[in-house]
Amino acid sequence: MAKRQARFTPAEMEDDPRLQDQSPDLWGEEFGEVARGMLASAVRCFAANGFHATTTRDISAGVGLSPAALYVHFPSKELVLYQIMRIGHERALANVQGPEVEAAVDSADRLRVLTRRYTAWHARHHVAARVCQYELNALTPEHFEQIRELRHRTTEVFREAVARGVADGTFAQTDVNRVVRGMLSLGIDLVRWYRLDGPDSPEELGEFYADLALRMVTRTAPDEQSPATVSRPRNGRKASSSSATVTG
Amino acid sequence: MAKRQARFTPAEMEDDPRLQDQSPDLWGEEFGEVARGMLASAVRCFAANGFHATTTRDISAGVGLSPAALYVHFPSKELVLYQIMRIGHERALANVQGPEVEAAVDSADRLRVLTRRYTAWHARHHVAARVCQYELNALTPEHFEQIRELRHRTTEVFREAVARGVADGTFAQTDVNRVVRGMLSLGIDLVRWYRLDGPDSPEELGEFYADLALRMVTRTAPDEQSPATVSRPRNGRKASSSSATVTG
DNA sequence: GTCTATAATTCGATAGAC
DNA sequence: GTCTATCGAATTATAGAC
Repeated sequence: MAKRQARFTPAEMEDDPRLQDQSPDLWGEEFGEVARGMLASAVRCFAANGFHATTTRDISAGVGLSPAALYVHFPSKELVLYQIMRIGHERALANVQGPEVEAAVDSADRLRVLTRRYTAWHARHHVAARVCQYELNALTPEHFEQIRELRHRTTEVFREAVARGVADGTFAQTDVNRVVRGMLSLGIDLVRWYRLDGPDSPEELGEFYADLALRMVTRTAPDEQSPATVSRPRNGRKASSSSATVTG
Repeated sequence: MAKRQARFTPAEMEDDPRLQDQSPDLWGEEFGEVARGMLASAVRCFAANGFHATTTRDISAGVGLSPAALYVHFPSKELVLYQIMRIGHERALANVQGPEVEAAVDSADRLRVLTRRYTAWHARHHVAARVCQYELNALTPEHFEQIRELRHRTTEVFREAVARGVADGTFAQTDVNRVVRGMLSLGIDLVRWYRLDGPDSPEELGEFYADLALRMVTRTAPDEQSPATVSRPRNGRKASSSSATVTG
């Protein structure tokens, strides 16, 4: 028996409030109307049950078409996932670039804007973002490498912002790589639990996490703070400046 | 064609440094030697390729046995996952309880110890912990609910520690639920990127993240800090004290 | 308890009509 | 571009010998 135990049927997914996000048309003009519907359906399916537990029948049923219809618009199920991943990561990267970010010249302002935008984007698009975070190793190695590059560029935006604040004295001395990991983790992990009908709007959560990010790097008056909270050089193994990650 | 595109074969997984953790025998005396080997093999497979992309052949091949041997020790593939999940979450909960934690009576010390232990545990057991975080919705609804309860109790340990520090004036006024979410996200998200052969030992990372957690709730001198980093009451929608999560 | 062999099912993808 | 029908492969789990 190769039974499939998908927990959500297409019908159940339709109105589940946990699967609502603000990505009605994240897919731009790049695809036709039917293909966009397929992508939207696939995002819901992948987010609810995972890539491998989703069948091509599930995806096409979500737009009211037969299983074969999918292959008119995409050559394979993996390529449907890849397009979701590519567009999601491209949009997330563009969201922490551009004039709204560049306008913040003060180091603290820059980090605040970055974290606010990064967090709010992941919250607004949390269903698509969840697929982007959870299904990376369902990609082919070639596609995985392309997505990794987009993720690396996003990380670099944060790394530069923090490093500049440390260099100009706005932020405390700290391990830049470690603290950037922590900031990104806030935005990445929210796709696991966030829901639009919960208590936090994307903007409110973005503001709150921006506060946390700034607190992570804020200079503190030495005797206002208990010793261990003051950043200090680490001993033990080598510094983490050359660390590489599994997923970029 | 129902082709399987697993990125890691059993042979490749054997020596991959990214799949090494300190869980040689996380499974206690509860299982026999062969069953423990099956669990260890399954953890590697699930972590590398995901539950649905792992076959029962992969798991049993990891201990040098035939596919049918698995069913002598476990009634189904899902129950292998459930045992991993149950033991992992039980151990993670026990790790933030017990005398070592109770010994820290000062609110700041308590939060520091909690975060250090939570982080270090996830780092030490990052391969098993990755399965625990990423494969939750491959469980049956009944098993999922049991794991959710264990996760809820772990969250409560943090919530109580933060709430007590706020109440006794050690920590700043803040949204307890939101800030606890942020702290847990640090420990949870590290299973995505952590590797034992990287620059951070579990203990070092635990210490660093404990610093970050304390900074999240530290009282700040009002004029040492830029305004937005000072915690303030939120407007907009209702407070998040009754928020529920998808995964607990 | 482990094996070989296979049953029962389901999947991704294609063929060919319209 | 969409459909029905189906192929070939691969899966979970079981049967029965040893």
